[in-house]
Amino acid sequence: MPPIRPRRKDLPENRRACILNAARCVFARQGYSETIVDDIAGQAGIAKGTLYLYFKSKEEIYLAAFTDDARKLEELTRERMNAVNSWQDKLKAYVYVRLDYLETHQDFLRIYLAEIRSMMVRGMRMNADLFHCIRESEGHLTQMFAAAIAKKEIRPIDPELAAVTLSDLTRGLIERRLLGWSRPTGRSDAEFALDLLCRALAADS
Amino acid sequence: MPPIRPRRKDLPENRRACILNAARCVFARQGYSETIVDDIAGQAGIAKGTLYLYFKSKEEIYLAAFTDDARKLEELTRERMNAVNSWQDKLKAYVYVRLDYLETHQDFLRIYLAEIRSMMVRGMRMNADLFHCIRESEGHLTQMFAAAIAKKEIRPIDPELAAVTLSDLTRGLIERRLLGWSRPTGRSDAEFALDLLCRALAADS
Amino acid sequence: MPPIRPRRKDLPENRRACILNAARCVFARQGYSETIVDDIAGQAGIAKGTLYLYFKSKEEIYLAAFTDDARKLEELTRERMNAVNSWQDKLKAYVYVRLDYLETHQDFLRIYLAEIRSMMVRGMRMNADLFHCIRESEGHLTQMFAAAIAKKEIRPIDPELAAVTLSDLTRGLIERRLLGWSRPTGRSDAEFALDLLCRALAADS
Amino acid sequence: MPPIRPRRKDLPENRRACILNAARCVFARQGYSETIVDDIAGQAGIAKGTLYLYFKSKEEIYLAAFTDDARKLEELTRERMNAVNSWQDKLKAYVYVRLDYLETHQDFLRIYLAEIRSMMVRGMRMNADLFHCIRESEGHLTQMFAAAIAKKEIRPIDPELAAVTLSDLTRGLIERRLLGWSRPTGRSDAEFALDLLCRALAADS
DNA sequence: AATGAATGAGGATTCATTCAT
DNA sequence: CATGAATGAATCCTCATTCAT
Repeated sequence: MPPIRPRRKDLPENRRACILNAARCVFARQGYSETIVDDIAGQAGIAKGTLYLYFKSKEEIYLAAFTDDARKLEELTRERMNAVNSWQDKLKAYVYVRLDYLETHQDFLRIYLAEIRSMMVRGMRMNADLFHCIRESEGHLTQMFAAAIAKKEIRPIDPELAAVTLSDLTRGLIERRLLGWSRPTGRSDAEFALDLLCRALAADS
Repeated sequence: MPPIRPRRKDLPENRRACILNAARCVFARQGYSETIVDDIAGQAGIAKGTLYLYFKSKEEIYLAAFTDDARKLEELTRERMNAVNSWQDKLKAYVYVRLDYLETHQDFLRIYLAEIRSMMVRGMRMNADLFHCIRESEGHLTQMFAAAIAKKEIRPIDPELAAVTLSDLTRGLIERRLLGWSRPTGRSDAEFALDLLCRALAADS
Repeated sequence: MPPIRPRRKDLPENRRACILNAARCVFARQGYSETIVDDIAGQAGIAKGTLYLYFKSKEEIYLAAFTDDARKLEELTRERMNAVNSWQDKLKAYVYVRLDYLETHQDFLRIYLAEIRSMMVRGMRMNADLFHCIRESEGHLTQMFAAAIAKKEIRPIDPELAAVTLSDLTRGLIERRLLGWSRPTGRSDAEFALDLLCRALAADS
Repeated sequence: MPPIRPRRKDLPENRRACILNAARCVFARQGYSETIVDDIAGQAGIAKGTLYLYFKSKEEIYLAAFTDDARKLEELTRERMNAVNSWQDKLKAYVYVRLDYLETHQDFLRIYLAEIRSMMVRGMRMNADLFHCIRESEGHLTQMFAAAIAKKEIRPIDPELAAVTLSDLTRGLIERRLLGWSRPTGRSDAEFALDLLCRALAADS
């Protein structure tokens, strides 16, 4: 049996991921500006200089930490929405994939709500890739609503307005959970929002 | 006849307001961290040192600049909602008082969306006063919905959920206007949101 | 009699010069790379931050410290050479203006010999202004030799070669003084160099 | 038959020389401060850590890279000067051995002109060995001139002054070649300098 | 012997705040 | 009251050197 060598070489790939996790955690708590590079290093349990072996600036760490997860969420969303058929189920999938993601990627969503939206509101130049990733899911929703309208399953409303509305409601759900304001009853707020939309969009029977 | 020389100088009170306007403008554009005190002084047309005669620190300026407007919005909301009677009109008042405020106080709303929400999401300690001010309007909404439910004008849903939902939708409307994403058709997005809520909440007939 | 106010405001213009003197002193001793900004501040008796009120970077300080003096030397050279008539006297003026300058501007010449020539040898991009200033005096020499040749006062040699030769010899004189290698006998080395050139260049009689 | 595997690996001694060549090349281009250890390792085609198996520090590499060549030049000078008899030929040998060395050891001379002289001008503590090596050749020159004076082949001038003068002129020649300022005519500048000295030193006939 | 990942001291620059005028 | 020059703590990033593999 080989002696358990204390792997100094924590597999560089792992090391990179480890840094990103630490970064996400710190950025989520303190925001970009208030986070100093030592904080990230400290959280990751490595020396400051080591960070710069894997990333070339604080900003790159930030973007990587965020974009990695953003892409994963986008993929998940697509998958789960494609896995079901009715527009109601797709809509539900969109909401729940986000609420589920929240359980395991709180830091990511905290950064998203606390900073990325801010950047957009402030009209800051953003990584094009990142920007695309963020707007992608909304595009899906729009198409979904458009299809449902075409099939007369929902009223003839502007599909894009429907999409942003769902997006707004979902954001609210997530934000309240992050703030700890949600009722302990669990998913009732999500159900409320979904029910609301379904009622409001349903084709006049 | 009193030798009151007509002071060309701004009265101190005016001076304070003038600083806050400048601050709001700069903070809205650049955010708290990216704003340096010289920017504010420059925008206000006074010397940096003078700022410190009126405020204790950069942070105090920030909070004051924001809280001033937040209070005004809160008052306006209360007024306008009280001025009408039906729950639909009150709901409409809530939305439009905000969209109107946007026209004249863009900077304030930009800061609100870009930074104050961030602070909350990040769980930062906030001025209790400020916090109260922000949540106040939602309290009004809750009461309004509760009353309408009591009168069976709307379905028996959780009034607080209805309130946050309206809040979320309104935030979405504002954000898209700030981003310049709203359709040129003007208020159609607002009407869409209001119509949506009214349909969804209407008492089952 | 007014109390001697301790002039905090050491006349900004003076302050700038004071920084440059300090910088020259430190740069002369330690070279550009080995000099840290605190050294300059320390030598000037001010805080590090203050430097950045007058200059926007370490490099700018360096260039200013050097270029200021370089220009003065260039002017002095022109003046003194124009003040005399024979080529021998002009040649002498060129050498002595430099040796005299050494007395009051040792630091400048130390930087010149220790770093500026290095930059040139290493082919570094140089401030065009600075470069011009350095080569200017040699241009004068060339013209002077050309004129003397035209008048057959000296042998028909390449005037530019004569100019660089004088430049080389002068540099040697200065360098040895800075190194403390010159004989205590004073100007004999300069006289030697001048005599050498005059003999060698004199028209064959 | 001995199982001597033909070591493809460079013998350590070779490896050392290889590092020094790489170092000279990089130092010549970028100077000491601007050169980072990775540059040397990269140029030498080995890992950074390996450098430290052969040298204690960056500074040691620098000194070794320089001193090696300095010694070779010193030896060559002695050899070539001894190979001829007249003072004119010795003087010529001194100049040309340097110009020839330039062809194959440009890096060395670049470092010499760009940095070692700087160190001296700046009065830095230098490796005594190195210092000696640099001044050795001038010692030879002095002796040569002294001998020629004794034989009345040249005027009774200070032999040391003659030596430094030749040294200054030679340095100028080299510098201009490194700068690419020399005329394409090749050796004419060297001939000019040599002729100048010979004329000026020649015994008054 | 060779490697190259990890380290952390060191340095340039920024900027909120103070205070002498 | 108003000013703006001065300050120095704070922060990002670099790179010579070490050391486990």
